[in-house]
Amino acid sequence: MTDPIRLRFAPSPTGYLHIGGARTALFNWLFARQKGGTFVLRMEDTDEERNTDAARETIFRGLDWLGFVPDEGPEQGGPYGPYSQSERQDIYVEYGRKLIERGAVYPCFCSRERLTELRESQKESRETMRYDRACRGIDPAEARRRIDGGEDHTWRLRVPDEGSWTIKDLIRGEVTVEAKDIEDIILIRGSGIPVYNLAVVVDDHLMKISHVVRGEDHLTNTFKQVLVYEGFGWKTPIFAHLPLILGPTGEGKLSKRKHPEAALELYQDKGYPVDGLVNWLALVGWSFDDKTEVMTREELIERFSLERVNSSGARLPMDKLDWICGDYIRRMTVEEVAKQIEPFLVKKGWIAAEPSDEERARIRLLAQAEQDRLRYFRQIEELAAWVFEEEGEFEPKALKNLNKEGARELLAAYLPTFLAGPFDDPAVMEEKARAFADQQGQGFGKLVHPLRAALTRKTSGPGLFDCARLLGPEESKRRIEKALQPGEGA
RNA sequence: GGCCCCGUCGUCUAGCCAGGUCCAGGACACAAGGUUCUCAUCCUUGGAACAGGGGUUCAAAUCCCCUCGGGGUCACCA
Repeated sequence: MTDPIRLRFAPSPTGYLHIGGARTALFNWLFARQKGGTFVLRMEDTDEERNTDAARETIFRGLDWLGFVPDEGPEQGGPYGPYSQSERQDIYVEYGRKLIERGAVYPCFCSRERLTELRESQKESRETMRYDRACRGIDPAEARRRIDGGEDHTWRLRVPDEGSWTIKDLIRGEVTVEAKDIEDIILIRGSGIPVYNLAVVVDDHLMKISHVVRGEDHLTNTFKQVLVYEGFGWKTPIFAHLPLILGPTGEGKLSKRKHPEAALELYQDKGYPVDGLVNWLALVGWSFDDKTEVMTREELIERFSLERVNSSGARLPMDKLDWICGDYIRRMTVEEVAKQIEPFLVKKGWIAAEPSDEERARIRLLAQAEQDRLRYFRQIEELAAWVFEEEGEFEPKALKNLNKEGARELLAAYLPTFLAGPFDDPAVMEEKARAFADQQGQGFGKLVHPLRAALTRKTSGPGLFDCARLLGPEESKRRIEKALQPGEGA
């Protein structure tokens, strides 16, 4: 009988949800779903200085958006709660006491000042920076006396003098560290409140976490925690340390401070289709095989494996995000695209918050027209400005097309044919336009380029007669007549 | 600096554990061409990498060692 599979994502609510955190959550979630296990969310919010309710909320909502809804967590509760560390202090104190009883920790009376000095001098003499274990040799009876006398003290992990520890990391294989390279870290503060490395172990154990999947930045912590597990006499979970996501130039890890793309909010705001984003994120540090890249969530769940996560850090391939999301958008129905672009159009004030039927029809046409140009939905703001803004700057190249020799004359001659429509059938309009150009002995391009300039002020965009349909007969007419005036747009 | 991790096209990666089928595959990006009223889509084609050096071996991207490079971590923070 094997233990149930239980994964956890344990962010600190110190800011927005980091994209690397989102990927950690994704891998945890994927693994849990695949194994029919449980996905737990635990807030590591014991640092009052840095934690905010807003950040907490951002994490909840970010996870919702991504669709990684926890089975157990602060919002959904569960049998091993509470799920916020700030509400578990009593538990940590209780377990800290157990560690003292078991003799796994020893009291340290060193002042912060002495510790600081120690570090400085070690730094100067370029020694390994580590606690010198000065208090480790204090006679227990004397220690007892000093504690009873009210002397300030912390409790440190008693790291064995000899030996080494090896963890079997699912991603990295075996990683070994020698006893001499592990510090006697403080586990219980002067205040009596245990520190992170104790809390995590207690939580993971009490919450029956089977696999700890987290960033590589925790790899060195892991050994300290392994010793804490030993101190309690508990079995360790299985570990897997994910490669870090690096900054755009590969220098250092992606940080919230320096890189806007570190924030999940950026992606939400730009309106990337969430399934595309998830697909892309899964591909940063993991691959299924040598060619498959586009996968649904179900396929991701089915195919994911920690063994295939690679161990080297990676930068975010932003071009690939655009490409993969463009692909997702292209495969959506027009209705879905329309639904997704609507909020952006409303925000721009281009359509009413409660669009009329006419407006809805127009949104749908727009969605249809721009679908294969979109890579994220907010892009509709730049792509569709020409539709909703009656006046605006001409693209220089568009203006040139309009000012070409004979362009305005041809346009003027064509206007009656154009106005005859039918505006609801671009194919027919095009046919008629071609016939007209033929009749005039002109190439189709001679007509089409100035017309596009007049209608859209641009040189690129949807099919010209789709543009005309989008604008409608009246607005189209107005724009052409305006463009016909010499010097217009100059 | 100590310890730990990592090092394949510009980027994300496959291949490495179980050496030969790899003069290294895919994708994105880029370039060229085709389709087209433009852009985008779509199709075709192209350039582009095993960090370096030693070994082991008939044979090394794959195994071993060294060097170099990058990253992480060294708080009474999490």
